[in-house]
Amino acid sequence: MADGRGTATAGGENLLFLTDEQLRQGIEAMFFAYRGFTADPDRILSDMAYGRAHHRAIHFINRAPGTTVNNLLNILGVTKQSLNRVLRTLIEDGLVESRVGKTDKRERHLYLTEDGHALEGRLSDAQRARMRAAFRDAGPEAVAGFRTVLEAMMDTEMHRTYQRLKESGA
Amino acid sequence: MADGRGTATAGGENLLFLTDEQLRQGIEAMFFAYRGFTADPDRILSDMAYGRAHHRAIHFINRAPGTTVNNLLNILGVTKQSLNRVLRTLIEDGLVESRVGKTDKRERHLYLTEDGHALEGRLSDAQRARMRAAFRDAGPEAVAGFRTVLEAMMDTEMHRTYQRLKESGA
DNA sequence: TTGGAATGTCAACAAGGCTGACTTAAACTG
DNA sequence: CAGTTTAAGTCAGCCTTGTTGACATTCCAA
Repeated sequence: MADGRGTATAGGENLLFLTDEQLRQGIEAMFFAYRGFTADPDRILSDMAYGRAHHRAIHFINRAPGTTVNNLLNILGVTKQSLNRVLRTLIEDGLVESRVGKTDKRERHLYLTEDGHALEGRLSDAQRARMRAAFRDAGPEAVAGFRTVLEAMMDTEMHRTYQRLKESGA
Repeated sequence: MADGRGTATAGGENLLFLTDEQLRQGIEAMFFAYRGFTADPDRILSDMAYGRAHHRAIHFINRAPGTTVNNLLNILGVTKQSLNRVLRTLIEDGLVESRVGKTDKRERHLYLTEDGHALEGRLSDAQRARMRAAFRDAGPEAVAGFRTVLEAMMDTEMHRTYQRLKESGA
């Protein structure tokens, strides 16, 4: 049953790629690829007292400078207590700066310091290098397909929050 | 600079998709998509005393029944202490069965019990449903591209171990 | 102006990674 | 056959990163 071939639909549309086995292979591809995707930054971070959570925070602060803690919470999808711990160490270590909001003093706006940018660059370079290699190997058509599927797979809620932020923040 | 358009290469090959900004967008797409990818099983598991680690173990035991502990370690890329903790609870709860090897009695071969298959089905159904929806929305061409890019991004070492196992085990 | 909502912080706990040291049993090898 | 290697499991302890609960500060609207 796991190896069934499926059949073409009434409309003549080819749905062979929705076979149970094809879907399972997609799931496994996602698992192994995500491994590869995070491997390089993880290696860099393991030498310091940081982990993947710090990487994510640094990445999105770089992408949306001046964003608030609450915004970051929505993007990352973790509790504020969890994010706060990561943020606190980054601020203590001088990689992130937290400025009290001008109009609303409850808010804290987040920025990378010079050191923060330096680390962001190291992590980003490693990850982009692998992404670039994968994209080059696969070719433009495959990359377009890759993007299309990933977008259909996303948690749309969270992603939309991020899009909104980038537009308003930039 | 982050918004540069890039240029076609000397050979006329279109490398616009290797722009720094394109790569960053690919990285973020991967992050948000992986979130969506794990969201449904995570929700199911959070009601029990299990987590993502249990899901991974159950998934691969189902895919390669009779696999040994050592094989599973190589596929999952964790330490045996970490896997053992997960495996122990699954065996105690009667979801996984561990049989002493016939030719090599040092080995333990792992199988899902009836209950194990039941849980595997629930988790798998949820994850496949989302994957199916994404694949259907994106279409066959996009799915092919998706697979191509993911394969280029994988940790080839770990994936090759898995492929070898599936071939020999089946 | 006062009470509720929003924002961020502190404390404590759990899951699931990790290393290191060790035991048991079985298989291999000189 | 003796000694070594390999597979699996265990115990102890650590780290990161998720969780909930309690709390302080600030804003805003009734």
